[in-house]
This record gives sequence, structure tokens and C-alpha cells, in this order.
Amino acid sequence: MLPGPLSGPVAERSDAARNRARLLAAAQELIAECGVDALTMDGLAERAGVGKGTVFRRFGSRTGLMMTLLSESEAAFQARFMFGPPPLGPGAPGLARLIAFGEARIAYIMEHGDLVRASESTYPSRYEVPAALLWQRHVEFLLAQEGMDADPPVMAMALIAALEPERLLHAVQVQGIAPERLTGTWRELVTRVVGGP
Amino acid sequence: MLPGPLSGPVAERSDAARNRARLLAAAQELIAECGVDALTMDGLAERAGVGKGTVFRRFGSRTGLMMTLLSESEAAFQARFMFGPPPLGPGAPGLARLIAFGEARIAYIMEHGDLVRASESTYPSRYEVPAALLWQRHVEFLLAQEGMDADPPVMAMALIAALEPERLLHAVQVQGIAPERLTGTWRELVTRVVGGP
DNA sequence: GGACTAAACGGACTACGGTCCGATTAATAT
DNA sequence: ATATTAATCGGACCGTAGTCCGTTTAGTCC
Repeated sequence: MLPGPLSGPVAERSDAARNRARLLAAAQELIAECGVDALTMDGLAERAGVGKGTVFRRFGSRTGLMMTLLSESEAAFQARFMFGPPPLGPGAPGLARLIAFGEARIAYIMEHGDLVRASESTYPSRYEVPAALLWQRHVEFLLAQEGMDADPPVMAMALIAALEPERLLHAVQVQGIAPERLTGTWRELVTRVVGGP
Repeated sequence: MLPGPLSGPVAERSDAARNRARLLAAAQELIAECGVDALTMDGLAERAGVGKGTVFRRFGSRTGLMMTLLSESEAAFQARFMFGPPPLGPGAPGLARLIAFGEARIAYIMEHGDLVRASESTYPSRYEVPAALLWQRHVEFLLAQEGMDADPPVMAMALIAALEPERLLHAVQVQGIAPERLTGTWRELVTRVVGGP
């Protein structure tokens, strides 16, 4: 017994752990050198000195790799709006939390840039990843708390659409729009939606 | 002179016109038989009896092919909100036109389904295709007309995000949300945004 | 009709994400 | 130490979008 830290249903084999570490390190190096978009799965396997099959067993897909690279930041973000201090976390009014949620999300997207974009899965699973479902429920809950009368699920979907990484990054990186304008518009948007007639 | 209808800078060679017609017919057949997602460029070339290079010279990319298949419908949609009768076309108040625009767009997406999804180009050109720029300017104009005080460009972007085909089709096809709920939420959204504080 | 030219043709080729399966090896039991 | 087993490994393989370039051909001019 006790083959190591008794985490999860079964322990990870030592070679698997070694290769996972190698792959993550190689991925971060490649991204630092050439950017996220230039990272290919073949190139990663070669750089890490493992076979291509190993890369895909570990991460499932290119998207899965990117999600893994972001998983700690993503978990921290989730923790902040679920359990952290107000106004992002519980304790503040719904509107304030909605505003803070959008601001935090925009900051997160700007901070991680192309990596967030590359971590978006392709249709149709894009809207079914746990993180997306969590945001949906969170915004829906805050809308209901603010007395949103009509169709909170669909309204939450519409609001979250305004926070799509691809669109926001295009606005900032290509159109040259300052991130403050994005947060300002988000504040305006949710304020009018919850405070409207 | 007069090698045919003097349209455009230079006439199209007869074999080119013949192959384009063959390709479009074959594409529609394949889509009718197996669905949009099952259409491959190799399969299309074979079905049409032309080389693969010809397919790509004609349409540039798979996305370009899909856009071509939609071009007539798309042009009709644009004509309706730019020159057609109110409330979609000019003559109605800005808010009424905004509501009508979203309703028409949602109906268009539902009508053409997966074809719209497949006609979306990949980042970053997705937000730079002429149609997308036109919608952006249109919504921006209507917002300004309604006296939107703060940052119409970014607010227009946020509203248009709520009309993304991929998201709406997922809501309807996968989540089973009725299209009427989408149009109702759009109406609610834009009404509150332009009528807000 | 024949020569000329620019455009169109077509299929071999590349790049990349993702799959498969026989070979390998780490952990465990004896 | 050895046998056993189940997970892991690795690279050949596949499908598809997109590119390249030598060959063909439609249209034009004499």
C-alpha cells in the first residue's frame, strides 16, 4: 500500500509523471519562444523527447493541453468569484458582483491572451466545459438575485457572450481598443439590464 | 470585344464558369445528402469531377465555399435592414429597428442552421469580413440614434456578441431552447440598454 | 486555320490534429 | 530475484485543409 500521495482513485506511474512534467515544461518553453499559435503537437512531442501518442494520452487534444496550462489560474479565478471577498465574492449586492465578475474576467483574458483563445474547445463542446457551465450558473444566479423577471438563463447567455475571449482579444489586439473601454461598457451593460424597466 | 456580359473587370472563362456551376451544384447535393459537416473539399472535388486545386482557386477555403452558398441569402438580409420597409429598414425608431434586426438575424440563423456556422471564418478574420463590419456599423448607428451616450462601438460589439450563430444554434439544437425565448431576450436586452439610466 | 498567351486545371505534396496497436516497463505479488 | 499484469509508450498511420507547379486550354490576333 501507500504507493505515494494517496490522491485520486489510482496513483500515477512514475514514468507517466516524469513525462507529464517534461511535456508541460516543454510547452511553456515553446510558447515563450514562439507564441501559442506556433505550438504544434508534433513539435511539442519532439521537444519533450516523448512520442506523439504520449502527448495525446496525457492531454486528449491540443485544447486539453492549453486548458491544463491554464488550470491553476482558472481554478484561482473560480475560487475568487465563488468564495473570495466581495464585491467579486459573496456578500456584495448582485449588481456589484456582476460588474466585478466581468471586470475580473476581462482582466483574466487580457492577462493570459492567446492562451485563453487556444484553450477554447471547438463546437459543440465549447459551451459544455465545466468552467463555462459554472459561469453560466453564476451569472444566472446573480441576475435572479437582482430580480431579473424574464428568462435569466437566456439573458445570462447573452451577457456572457459579451465576454468571449476571441472577440475581446480582437478588440484590444487588432482594433486597438483599450481594455478600460471594455470594462466600462460591461458595467454599463449589466447596470442597464438589471436596473431597467 | 463583348465576350459576354461586360460585368466586372474581366470576363470569366467558359471552363471556369462551367466548373463553378458544377461545384456549387455538387456542394448542394452533398449537403442535402449528408449534411454540412460531412462535406469535405476532396469529396466535393471528386463529386464535381474537377481537381482539388480548382475548388480552392474558386472559393479560397472551405469557409469561402460556405459563404458563397449563403451569399444570396446574406445579400437579401442586408438589403432588408438597409433599404427594406420598417421596422427593419429605415423609417422606424432606432429601438424598433434594433429589435427587428435581432429578430431577423435570429430567424436567418435558425433558417440556415449549420451552414451559417460553417461559413464563419476562423480567427482573426472572423470579425473582419464585410458582413460583420456592416452589422457592427448598423447597430452602432442605431444605438447612436437612440442617444446612447457611452461608447457605441463597444456596446454594439457586446450586443452583436449575443447574436453569434454558434451560441444560438447550440442553445436551440442542443439545449432545446425555443427560438422565441431568444428573440424575447434580445428584445428585453436592447430595450433596457437603450432605455436605461 | 495556326500561333500566342494568360488563365485555369489537376493532382501530388505538405502540415497538422488525432487514432491505433504492438512493444515496453513500472509496480506488485510470490 | 522472478513472474505477472496493467498501464504507458511511441511512432506509423489516417483524414482533411490548404499549397504548388508543370500541363492544358479557352480566347485572341494575325
